[in-house]
Amino acid sequence: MRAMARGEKRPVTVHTIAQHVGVSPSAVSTVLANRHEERRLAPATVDKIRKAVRDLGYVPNVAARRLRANDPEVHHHDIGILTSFEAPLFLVSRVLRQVQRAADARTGPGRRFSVSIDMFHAGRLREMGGLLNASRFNGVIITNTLPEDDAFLAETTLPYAVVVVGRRLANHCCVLDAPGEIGRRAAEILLGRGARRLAVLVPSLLTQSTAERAEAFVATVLAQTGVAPVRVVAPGLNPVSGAEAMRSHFSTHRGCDGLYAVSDGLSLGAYQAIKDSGRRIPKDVAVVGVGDHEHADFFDPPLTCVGPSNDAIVEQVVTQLFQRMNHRRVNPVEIFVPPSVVMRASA
Amino acid sequence: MRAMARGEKRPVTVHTIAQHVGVSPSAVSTVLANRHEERRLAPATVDKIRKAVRDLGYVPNVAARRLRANDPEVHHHDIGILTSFEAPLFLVSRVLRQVQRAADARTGPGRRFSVSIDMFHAGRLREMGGLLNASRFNGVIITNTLPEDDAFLAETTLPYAVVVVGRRLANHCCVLDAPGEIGRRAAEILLGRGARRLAVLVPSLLTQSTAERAEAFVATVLAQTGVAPVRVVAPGLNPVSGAEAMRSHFSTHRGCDGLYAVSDGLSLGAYQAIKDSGRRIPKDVAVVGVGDHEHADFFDPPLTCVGPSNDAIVEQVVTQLFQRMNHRRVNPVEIFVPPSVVMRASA
DNA sequence: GAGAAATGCTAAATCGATTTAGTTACAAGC
DNA sequence: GCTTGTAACTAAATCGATTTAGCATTTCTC
Repeated sequence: MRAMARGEKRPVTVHTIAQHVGVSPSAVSTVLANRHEERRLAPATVDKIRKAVRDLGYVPNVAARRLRANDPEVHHHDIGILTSFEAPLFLVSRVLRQVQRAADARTGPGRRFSVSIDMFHAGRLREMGGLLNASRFNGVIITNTLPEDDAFLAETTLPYAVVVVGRRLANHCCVLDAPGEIGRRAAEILLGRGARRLAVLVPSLLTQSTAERAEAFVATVLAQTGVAPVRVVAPGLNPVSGAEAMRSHFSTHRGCDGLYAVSDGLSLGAYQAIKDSGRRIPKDVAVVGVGDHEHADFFDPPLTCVGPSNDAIVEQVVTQLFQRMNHRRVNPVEIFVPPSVVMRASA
Repeated sequence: MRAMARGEKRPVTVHTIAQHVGVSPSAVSTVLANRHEERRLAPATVDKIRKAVRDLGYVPNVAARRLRANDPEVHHHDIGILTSFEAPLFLVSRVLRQVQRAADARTGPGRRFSVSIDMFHAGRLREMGGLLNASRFNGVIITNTLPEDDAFLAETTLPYAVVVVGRRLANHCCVLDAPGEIGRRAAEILLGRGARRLAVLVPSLLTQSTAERAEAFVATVLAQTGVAPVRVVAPGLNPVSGAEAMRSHFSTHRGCDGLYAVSDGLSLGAYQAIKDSGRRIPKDVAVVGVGDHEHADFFDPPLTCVGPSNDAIVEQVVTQLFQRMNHRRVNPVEIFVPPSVVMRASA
């Protein structure tokens, strides 16, 4: 019997179960909702239905339930925040909080919102179900995409509200930091405090935004000193990768005296490698991060950051999203937000 | 005209729009899906429909769309991870990853999964829409609840798969660390290295699990030394709160030489306060955290942690969830997981 | 033994959007 | 004048679960 649950090919609905047991769908539904007592179904029938539910491997269709449970007095808005698994969740949760705040402010008797974070495998956004036929969300915020995902988005126009964060795509509403600004400011800070042997710490898999930051940094340093900074490549985005990459940097080079890391996870690893090598921050090596770690201000020493101004970006994102969900705006736009510079003790 | 969008009282569906414009719902649907060219709708009609959609403030019903788009060959499972806004996300993301892995392994031609994180305002889980009538999820993992949420759950039995993490509730499947163990082990570690003036750092709003850890810690210290540890209360869970609380502790007491912080955000703040006061870790003050921060191993010095064994908990949670979604298990259970002890440099 | 009450179930409508298989009106072609 | 073609639409079925009103039986009451 149990084996059937594995081998089922055809859909199992309340109707299937009803047929199997020899009752009506109403009876099945009653049992599924645990209302068989108040509706006086015979205990034997209840048991038979329960058994069939188990044996046939029934999975309720939530869409059908929700449609049925629909209250026609309220409009329900489903908002999705789509991000890849590999992303730092802290930023995503900032977005969520702000979206939720905006949603709460707009919630009323005839209007409800639900906001959820949905993750996709990096580079496989296109496989996410319900995106294309608009059957999952009324509006989405897409972030932390890989180039494959960007390519997918570039050739797709979705028939509902979409805001893309941190990427430039001609056919979408995009909110991102002003191109080139971040890398340039980071370079200026390090050069400004006298560092001359500069390095940039990047992950091996670059996104549109990390690539651009690194590029602008390199270009600025090259323009101002005539020497390109060393490019230190870490296998991943986490501190372990950052520490590893920096240790190998120190063992093969004389070692930099100014470092820009395109993610704070990498900075944190770099901190350890720098301190372990006997160098001090910022005296021997000045470090600039980007501010994508929740507690960059509690690193030791607190991390100077030049990165996207997250609050400003999220504010724009939320505004755009709600305007688009209200059909107040439809055309693609690019919105540039100036970078955020937070001077702390590390540079 | 625009004003109508604000004032609408009744539902706006494709049918409403059709009536308003004087066409059939089919025409409206065609325009909404941007398929009016291939289906040869007159441009003037398209414009009229578009205008009505805007003016009436139409919001598509995603449940209806999804039901219609349903492929009867596949069973779709919606899994929700429910957490409060205020919680550290690192744990949630671990849960998500593991659930996704389990889901990916079970995905096949007739079976698809989607996993999303949904947040509720702490203490207001009961207000989350669709929870009670099972119209949102096929299964949920609930975590980071406040006592109000626990009370709600204790009196509610949901008609689908539910796993509660880190709380004890008689009517649910609960996975959590063995009660009392964590606080006891933390105390033993600090006492074992000779610390005698102990303190426990807690947030002002305690959850079931943080309260229990603190209590067991106090009880163990009291039993072994005859003196209860000082209770340092921080306003929140973040480093700023932790630092503030510890600074005030150092200014009014002689100061502890062993500290247990019930969340790593607090530990990070405590680190700063301890170092700023000229004390060294662990020589002057030994610190034990819980391991709920992604990078506790990159704190300076790396944080010794006694806390729930997250991997083990998540593994149990995922197993239970899928068993329950398959109707292979239905009864409430309590599953205790032994604590994880990671000795690093801070104690 | 007639009527009332309880028991145990079912038929059919409903939620909102989409799509398939038409239908109607009008112009073009012979 | 009749067929053919095309432009511009519509009617109705459909997705799956739930619920309301109602229909048979059986049991109870006097």
